[in-house]
Parts: sequence; C-alpha cells; structure tokens
Amino acid sequence: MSLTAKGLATRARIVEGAADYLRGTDDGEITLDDVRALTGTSKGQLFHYFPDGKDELLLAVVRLEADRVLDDQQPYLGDLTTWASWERWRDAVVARYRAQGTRCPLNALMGQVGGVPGAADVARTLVGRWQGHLADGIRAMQATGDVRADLSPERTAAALVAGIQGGVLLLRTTGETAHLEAALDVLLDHLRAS
Amino acid sequence: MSLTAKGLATRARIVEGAADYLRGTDDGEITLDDVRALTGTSKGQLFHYFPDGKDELLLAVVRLEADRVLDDQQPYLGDLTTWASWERWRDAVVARYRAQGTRCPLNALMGQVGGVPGAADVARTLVGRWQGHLADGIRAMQATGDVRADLSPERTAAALVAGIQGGVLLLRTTGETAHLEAALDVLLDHLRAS
DNA sequence: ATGAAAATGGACTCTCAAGTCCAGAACTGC
DNA sequence: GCAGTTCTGGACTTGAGAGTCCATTTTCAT
Repeated sequence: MSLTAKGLATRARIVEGAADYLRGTDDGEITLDDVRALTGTSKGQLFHYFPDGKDELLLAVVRLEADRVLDDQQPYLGDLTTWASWERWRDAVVARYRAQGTRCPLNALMGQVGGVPGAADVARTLVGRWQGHLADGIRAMQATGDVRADLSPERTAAALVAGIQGGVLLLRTTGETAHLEAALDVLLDHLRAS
Repeated sequence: MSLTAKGLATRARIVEGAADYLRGTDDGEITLDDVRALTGTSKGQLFHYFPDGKDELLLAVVRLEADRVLDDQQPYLGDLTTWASWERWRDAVVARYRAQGTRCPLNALMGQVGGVPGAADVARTLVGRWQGHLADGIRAMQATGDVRADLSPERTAAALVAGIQGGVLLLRTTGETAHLEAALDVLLDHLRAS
C-alpha cells in the first residue's frame, strides 16, 4: 500500500482530528465513529490507512503528541545555559499545561490509552530525550560555575522530569497548577542554591 | 437495603477481590465478569450490593486503595521528626512501589479508571492529607533547626508529592524506580542542604 | 414456626463499538 | 483512454460487557 498525495492528506487529517479531539477530552476515550464524524471520513478509510485498526491510529496520535511536547518547550529547552533561559523554560512548561487545563494529551494518552502497544516505547524515548536536554543544561551551568559540580546532572534531571510528570498528573485531578509550579520552583531553587 | 453480617462479608469480598485483581493488572481494566469469577459471585449479587453498577464498585475500590497508600507509609509518615525517620519513610515509599512493579493501584485507578465519578475527590483528599503529613514533618524539622526556616513547608511538600506521583508514573511506563528515587533523593537533599 | 427481608444464581436483553466486506468513484501512469 | 491502483462510502457482522429480571434459597425477627 503506497500513498498518493491525496491519501497522505487524508491520513494526516485523521490523525490530527483524533489528536484534537483527544486534547479536548478528560477521559481520553475516543471511538472510531467519533473519528469518522470529526474528520468526515468513512470506516473504510480508517481501516485503509490504519490496517491494524484503532491501536495503530492511536499510536500515530501518541507519536504526534510526543513530538509536540518537546517542541512546545523550545527554544529554551535546547539552550539551558543561563538562569534566564531556565526561567523562560519553566514558564513555558507551566503555560503549556495551564492552557491545557485538566487535559493533557500525552499524560492522558499514556494513562488511559496506555493499552496501546508501542506507546510505552514512545514514552520512554520522549522521557529519555527530555531528561537528556535537562541534563545537558545542568552540565552547561556547571561548566560556567553557576551550579555546583558535585551535583549529578542525570539524577537531578530525572527528578525534574518526575516532578513535572507528577505535577501534570495532579493538575489533571485537582485542576490546579500549584503542584507543577512547586515541583519546578523547588527543584530550580535546588540548582541555584547548590 | 440494610446489610446483614453475611451481606457485609460478601460486599467486602467483592471489593477486595476487585482491588486485588486491579493491583495485578497493567491496564487497569476490569469487567464485572472478571469480578464474578474472582469472587465467586453472581451478577445479581454485584448489583445487589452496588445498585449503581460498576462505577459504584470501582469507587469503593478507589477508596480502599487510597486508604492503603498512607497506611503503607506508616508509622514513618506520621512522625517525620528526625532524618532517620525521613530516610525510613523514603525507603518505605520506594519499597512499596518497587514491589508493585509496573502496576500501581491508585495511579492506575486515577488514570485509567479516572472516569469514575467521585474518584477525583478521593484523590484530592488523599493528596491533601499526604502533603499535610509531609508539611508537618518539614515544620517539625524546622522547629529543631534541622531545616532552614525560610523554606516553605507547603510548597516543598507539594514538590515531594508531585515528585513521587511522577516517579510512580514513570515507574509504570519504564519499569524502573530510577525516577522515583531521584525525585525523593534530590528533594531530601534539598531539605538537608538548606 | 412463619412471614418478611435479604442474599443468591443465572439466563436474558440491549447497546455500543471494533472490525469486515465489497462495490463504486477517482486518480495514476503509460 | 484504459488498465491498474488507490480512495471512498456505508451496510453488515461480531463480540464484549453492562445492566435487568425473576425465581429460589437463606437468614432474621418475633
């Protein structure tokens, strides 16, 4: 099955339509009929472009959203070499999730659509890259003497990722960004104070 | 509908059976037929004890597990007055979740069975109490001069809760306790260094 | 003991949603 | 323009699982 330009467009429309819908839902549930209605397509098309059915479609959505996660934190995430950059990154993260309210595409997808085979791998890759960027930033700050040298970049970066994930999870259940901000601020304080 | 001793026992058997099953599953899915098979009951009984059906049953499970979360951290969580106690608490948390492997009753329930009405309230209460215990511990340490007085107990406690939640979430997707331990250790370092 | 209330078993219905199938339309390359 | 391929539409099948219903059994209170 090779795809023509028209086919590619339709396929993309399906994935993006599903992603949009999932971004606006709390429970992370979606049916193929929802997708059909949303994207003006038919069952035949759905299974034409995603022969393995719903799982394959959802995996495509997960990949799309996973890419967005890091993109939304750029350009700061890729250049955490000054405190100002760290601050802007922190604000970007909070803003991104605050805008999303109680919904979170990825967190929701991993949790509720966690049954999708392959989704865990996407998540692992994402976490690894995220943590890598943060660790790079910490190392950069250590190089300039802004952060104590005896602090483990990887471990601290891991704590940051965990704090953000937990903060978002709590945002989803409480509707408040308090935990997310607390986690970010306390950990940034830790970097500064060191 | 009042319950006799026998009825109460059956009801409890149903809830605990469902909880046990959910604790041993990755996706957090369960059907009423699963519950039936697991607990040796009939459809009639299920709806006799839980007239509102599956949601009511799952809410009972959520409440049961929520209680366990804090219980498992005792007696340390209630008496965080020395560094030794903090250490033991930290170890208890890691041990608890390591034992659970990639499954986590509450985290899974909140995520996947998040659609259960009322579950969010249970989660909020749990988080509040958890954070309260931690904040109390931090205040106690401040009183003895072990922790700097200008550190916000609530905010630091919030960061801890977020870090744990995120750590557990990542444990569920990666199978490693690395993030959980990193979050706990870095934040405890922060308390100590202050 | 006996009538009422509670407990139990299981067959049945109903709905929802995934996935199948195939016929016809549109496009592609030559 | 024509043969092959891709794209589209929608009716249909299938399965799972929640919830209903009622007959039967057990327990409780007096």
